[in-house]
Amino acid sequence: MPERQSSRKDAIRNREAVLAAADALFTRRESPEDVTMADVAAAAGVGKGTLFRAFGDRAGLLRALYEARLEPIRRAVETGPPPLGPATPPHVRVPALLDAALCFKLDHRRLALALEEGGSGSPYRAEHYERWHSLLRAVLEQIPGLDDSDFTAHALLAATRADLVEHLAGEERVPRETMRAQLADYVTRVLASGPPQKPPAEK
Amino acid sequence: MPERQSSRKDAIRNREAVLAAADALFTRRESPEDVTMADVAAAAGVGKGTLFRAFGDRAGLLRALYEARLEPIRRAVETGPPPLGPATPPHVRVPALLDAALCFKLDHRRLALALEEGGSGSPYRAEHYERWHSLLRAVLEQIPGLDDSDFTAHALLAATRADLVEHLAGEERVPRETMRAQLADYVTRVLASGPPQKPPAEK
DNA sequence: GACGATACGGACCACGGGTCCGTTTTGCAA
DNA sequence: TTGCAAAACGGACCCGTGGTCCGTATCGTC
Repeated sequence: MPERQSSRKDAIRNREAVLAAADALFTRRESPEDVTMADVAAAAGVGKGTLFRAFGDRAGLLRALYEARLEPIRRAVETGPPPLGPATPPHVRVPALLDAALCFKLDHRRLALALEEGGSGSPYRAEHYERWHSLLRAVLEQIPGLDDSDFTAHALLAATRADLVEHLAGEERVPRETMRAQLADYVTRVLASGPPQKPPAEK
Repeated sequence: MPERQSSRKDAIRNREAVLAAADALFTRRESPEDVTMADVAAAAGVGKGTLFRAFGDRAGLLRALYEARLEPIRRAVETGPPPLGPATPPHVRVPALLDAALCFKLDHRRLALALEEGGSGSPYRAEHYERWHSLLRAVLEQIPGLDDSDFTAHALLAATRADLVEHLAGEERVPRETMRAQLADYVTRVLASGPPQKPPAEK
């Protein structure tokens, strides 16, 4: 588990270079699985040893890259203004969160794909999933009439799975805005049926 | 694409043996990825050549096994009695279909897992997914007030993804019946909000 | 029983992840 | 500035796995 910071500037520079190179490769190449660790090392102008020392293993590299790219959204969610931030009413924040997730996966298709399925072990063990899930769950909990917010959170997140997004955007050529609208619609429908009858105009 | 039938009895016997051995191994072993092709061959008492000739590649073996195990459900869906068969009213059949999918993945966790993520390329290219999706879509289409039945079908199926099921059943120790109830609930909620207001008591 | 066709099976290959260790760089301190 | 130990470098190397090849064994037919 070699994940602690180094103070040496060459180490830092190399880490940066690897991250950049990997990002470039993942967006460029068709499928995540044909970007090899040796490729990344070469593209970063670095030896394989360096790369593995810095990130542990392939999964570690993916995780680091993903986390880095996710950072802005994480901040927006944790301390930002509505509609993502904490000061948002639940029935608005839930669609916003899922939309953010969708957009992220649209913007980083290959990367999300690589991490979400290629990564040894299910995506559900990753702690970034844990974070999204427990947040979503907590927000759902505040919506009256929705029990099973745990399962519901899983199910909603499943609708933004990277490979589904990739399939729709890639194979089926569904445009970005269409997909966002469809997801928003779907989420609305799930939330709408809280207390069996209740027109949207209230509060 | 070596997939056509052979008339030679040793070939048939071996094919059977491989299928059985693979099934056994997948259910026994913890994770699908630590059952290797060599393992399967050995367990079936067969050479690797035989195995690859019969199924083409790993994905082919998985597909064949999955298809075989799925057969009963396929028949029940295509020509069986309600609630799975074609003579079922849509708002009953949809939950039934998803419940069947869930139960199948519960009964064949490792296998579904292996096929759904390990298989080269996304699960969304597999034609068995295509079948489930287009069927579900068609049924959804008959429910008034649901537009986007295409996306909705994807989203609902995503709630039964093998790795999610595995996570819930394995890590979280959610009991089978609980999970079924949660899914049923969720599906109901999605369907319920068709025409914005409509109490459940009608026809 | 013989013979062509078909299947068998394990040695063999390619390739990708991950390791090792002699060499180089860095930062500190004398 | 020079000395030096600690840290990082990098590419040769190892190993396991999917997949291939081809000489040999089996099948089924005449």
